[in-house]
Amino acid sequence: MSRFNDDQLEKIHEKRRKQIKEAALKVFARRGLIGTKMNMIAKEAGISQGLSYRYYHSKDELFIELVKDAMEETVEAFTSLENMTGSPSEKIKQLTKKMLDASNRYSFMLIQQVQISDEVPDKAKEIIQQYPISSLIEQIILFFKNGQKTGEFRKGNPAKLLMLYFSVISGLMLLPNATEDIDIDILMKLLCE
Amino acid sequence: MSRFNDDQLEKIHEKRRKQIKEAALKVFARRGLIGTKMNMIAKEAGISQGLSYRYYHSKDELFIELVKDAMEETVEAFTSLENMTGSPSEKIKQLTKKMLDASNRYSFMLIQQVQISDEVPDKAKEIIQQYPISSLIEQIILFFKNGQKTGEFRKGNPAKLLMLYFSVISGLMLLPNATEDIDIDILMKLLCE
DNA sequence: GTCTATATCTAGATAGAC
DNA sequence: GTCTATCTAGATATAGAC
Repeated sequence: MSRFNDDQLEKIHEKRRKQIKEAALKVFARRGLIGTKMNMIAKEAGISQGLSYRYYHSKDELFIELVKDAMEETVEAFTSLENMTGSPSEKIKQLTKKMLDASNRYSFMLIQQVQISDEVPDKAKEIIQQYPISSLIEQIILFFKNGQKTGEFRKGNPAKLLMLYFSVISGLMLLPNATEDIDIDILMKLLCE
Repeated sequence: MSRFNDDQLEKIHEKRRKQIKEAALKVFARRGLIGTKMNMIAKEAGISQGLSYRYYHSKDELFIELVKDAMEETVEAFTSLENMTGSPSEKIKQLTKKMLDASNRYSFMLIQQVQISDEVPDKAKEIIQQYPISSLIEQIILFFKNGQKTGEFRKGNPAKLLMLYFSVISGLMLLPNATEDIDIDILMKLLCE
């Protein structure tokens, strides 16, 4: 018989899951699914390797849960631009900042992993494909076109330009040292005249 | 007693090694060292998994040999610009093309792998560090400065600008679909006014 | 609820048959 | 010289003790 009642147990349980998730995201984002060993995650979380399996049945399950979270964040980051004030280029700059920012970066890196790698679970692939990057960019295309009218952005196919731009950002995220003190204004030259 | 004489054996041996290397580069570049299983390489090369070990004592050894080759190619690609004709921006454009080109890309990707990953053999890291990217860029800085004088390139710290530029290229190389039909002229806007 | 010990499974590497 | 079968190490996942 445990000393704790159901409510308290529930709380401990949730706390531990969060603790494991945070540790796992940190390691997965850097080392990928297969490059990450369960003992690395356990060590990062400060618990024993065996205990991880009381909270997640498998490495894959843990990975998939993280991908789910990360995708939600990503979608949120893109859609939040709609309600944002400021010029079109200011909006894109904000999004860029968010993507490259240390606190959000792990999530974006994880998404990248899934898009690039072949050895992630099918389930993870499916989650990403529900919101392909191209569909997220659709939302941005709308105000990007406005920016083109005012001459703020360069001429050309908006979808293609933005796809290139976000490929560049995505690529940079994968390079550990590249995002240290990046000059976002220069990156924006890809889009601006 | 073999039916072949030493010379013939030597030929077969070299042919096989090349065959294995080509297969391995293809797989390693895409999937990384740990993501690549020896049976994948064997399958790609059309031989049995066991046979690979008659030509390379270990997966690491094979990987290191490939890194060596790739690094030579990379250094060659950068240094060849000195003897090249054309304007500064034309030279950088050529180099960019070479890096993103399908035939050379595997080598550049492999170098990236080594720079990013933690689980490659120390030996591989050492090979790369003999010619760090920053030292390769040194050579380009010289004629980049000329380009700045003529107004061909934008103002600013040459090393930093070029570092960003090649980080962008490197990052794009890691994204499987990003390099399909990339507009290099737009990428050059990062450097040009 | 957490840990340590152990079973199982996968992949690198070797040995033996042809 | 090449293949198949096997050994072995390391990592995932489970079981049992506290």
